[in-house]
Amino acid sequence: MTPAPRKPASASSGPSRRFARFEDLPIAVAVDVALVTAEAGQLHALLVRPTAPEAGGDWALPGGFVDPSESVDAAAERVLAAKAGIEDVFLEQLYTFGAVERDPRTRVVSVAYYALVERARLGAVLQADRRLAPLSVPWEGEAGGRVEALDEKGRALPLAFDHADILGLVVKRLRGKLRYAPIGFELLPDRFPLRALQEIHETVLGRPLNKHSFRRSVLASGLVASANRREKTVGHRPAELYRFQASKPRKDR
Amino acid sequence: MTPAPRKPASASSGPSRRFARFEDLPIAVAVDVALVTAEAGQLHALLVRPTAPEAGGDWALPGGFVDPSESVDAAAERVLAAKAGIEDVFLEQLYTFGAVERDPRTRVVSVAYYALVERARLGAVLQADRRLAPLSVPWEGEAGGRVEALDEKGRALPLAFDHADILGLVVKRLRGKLRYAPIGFELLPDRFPLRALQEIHETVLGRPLNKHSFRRSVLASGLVASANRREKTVGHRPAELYRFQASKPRKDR
DNA sequence: GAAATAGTGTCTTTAAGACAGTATGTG
DNA sequence: CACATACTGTCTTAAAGACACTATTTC
Repeated sequence: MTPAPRKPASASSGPSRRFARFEDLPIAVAVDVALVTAEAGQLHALLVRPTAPEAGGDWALPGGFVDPSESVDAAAERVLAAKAGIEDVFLEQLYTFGAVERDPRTRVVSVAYYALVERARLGAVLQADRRLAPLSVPWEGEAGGRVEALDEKGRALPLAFDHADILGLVVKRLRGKLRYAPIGFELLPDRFPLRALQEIHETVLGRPLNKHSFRRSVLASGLVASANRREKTVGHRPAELYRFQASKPRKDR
Repeated sequence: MTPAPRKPASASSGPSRRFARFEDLPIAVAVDVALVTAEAGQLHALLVRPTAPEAGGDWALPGGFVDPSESVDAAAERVLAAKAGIEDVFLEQLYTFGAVERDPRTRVVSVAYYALVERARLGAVLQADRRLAPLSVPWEGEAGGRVEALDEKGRALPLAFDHADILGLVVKRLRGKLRYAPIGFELLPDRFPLRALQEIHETVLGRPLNKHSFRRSVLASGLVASANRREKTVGHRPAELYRFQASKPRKDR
C-alpha cells in the first residue's frame, strides 16, 4: 500500500542493530478489529464509543493494546471476545498502521484485523455505546479509499484516528478476496439459498451480478453442497438450501 | 492468514484500555524486508549474515528495529538503504508477524515488507556477508507455504526465525497480485521487450504462459507503450522495446 | 390460477489457449 | 540464404453475460 518511496527518516542515527534493550523502544503495539457483517444489502461494522474522552468522543473500531504475553493474533481474538462477545469467527490480519502521528497522544503501531460474522450472531451485543453502522463506500471496484460509517439517518459518523481508512481497506480486501476465496459464506448461516450468497457478493462488490453465471460458477466450484432441504413457507416456490463445503477440488486455473 | 480461530489468551487480565504507559508494554517493533529480484528464470532474495551470533549464524532478511521517531514505512526504507544501498523502489507492506516466541530472545513484533527491484540495480551490494539467493518454491499456484533460499550448489540455506515463511508469503502475494496489478515492471529496466515481461510473469507464477495470449492481454491493458526502439544486435530479428505506462484505462471488469 | 421467486435453455460475447504460419534481423 | 527469434492469423475452448423461458410453491 506504499509503493511510492520517500527518503529514509534517519539513516544513520536510527537503530539498525538487531538487538537493543526494549526500554529503548517505547512503541506501543495495539490491535484494531473491524467486525463486519451484511444486512439488507449493506455492509455493517461494529463501532464502539470510547468511554475516555481522549478520542474526542468519536466512534471507533474495537481495539486494545497487545499484551507482551500474548500473540498479536490472540490480542485480536481477545478484543473481539471482550467488546463483541464473539468467538470462533473468521478473523484475518489486514494491515499494520505505523504512521508516527496516527494517534496524537503517544506512539502506537496498530495491527488492524477484520472479522466476518453472520448478522444473527450479533443480536445481543448492541448497547448504548456500541452500534452496528452501515458502511457507505464512495468508490467502485478495488480503487480503495476511505469508507464512512452512517447513523440511522444516513449521516456520516465521526470516526476516530484513521479508522475510516481501515474500513476502506477492509472493503477493498473483501472485494479482492471474494474472487478466489470462500469468504461469502462467513456472512451467512449454515444453510442458505444461493440467492442469499449472491446478495452477499453483490453487497460486497457493490454491483449486480448475473444470476445464471453466478449459480453456474458457484455450483461448479464444488464449494457448495445441497443440504437436501428447502426454505420454509415464503409465499412462493421455496429455494433449495445449500451448505458450505471446504473440499474445493480446484486446479488453480 | 489466520482464519482458524483459537481461544482468547487472557480475556480478563490483558490490557483492554486504550491508554497505558508504554513502560508497561515492552514489545519491540521491527521490520524485515524481503528484497526480491528476478534473474535467469528464478526469483532471488537478498540475504544478510547477521554479525551477532545470536541468530545461530543463519542467513536472514535485512531487518531492524523501528525508531520511535520514524514511521514503520520509513523504517523499512531505512533498512533497505542501509543494507542494500537501494532507494526509490517498489516497497509494500506484506504482513505482521506477532507470535510470542518467534524470536526466542525477546518479544518482537515484526512488520514484514517486500521490495521489487531490477537485477541491474543490485550490482555492487553483494559482499561476503550479503548474498542474492535463488528461491525454491515447492508449491504451485497460491497454495502458500515456506520457501527456501538456495546456495550456489542448490542446497537450502539455513534461514533465521520465520524468514522462510516470510519468503513464502512474498511469493504468494506476488502470484496473487500479478493478476491485476502492474508489478512485473518493477523487476525490469525502463525499456524491455515483451518477451522479458512474459519471462518475469512465468518466473513469478512458476508456470509457462501462452505467448500470444500474454501479448494480447498486455497490449490490451494499456499499461505498456512502444518505445519506438529495437533491441540491439542479438543475432536474429530484434524485438520492439516497450515501456511501462501508468495510464491504465480500465473499467474494472 | 394468479403471484412471486426458483431454476434453466440457449445464444452471444469475451478472453484465453493451441498451433502453425509469416516477418525481419544477423551472420 | 540459413538461422533464430519476433510477431500474427485463425481456430478452438472456456467462461461470463443477456434474456427469456419453464418450474414450483403459496394463497
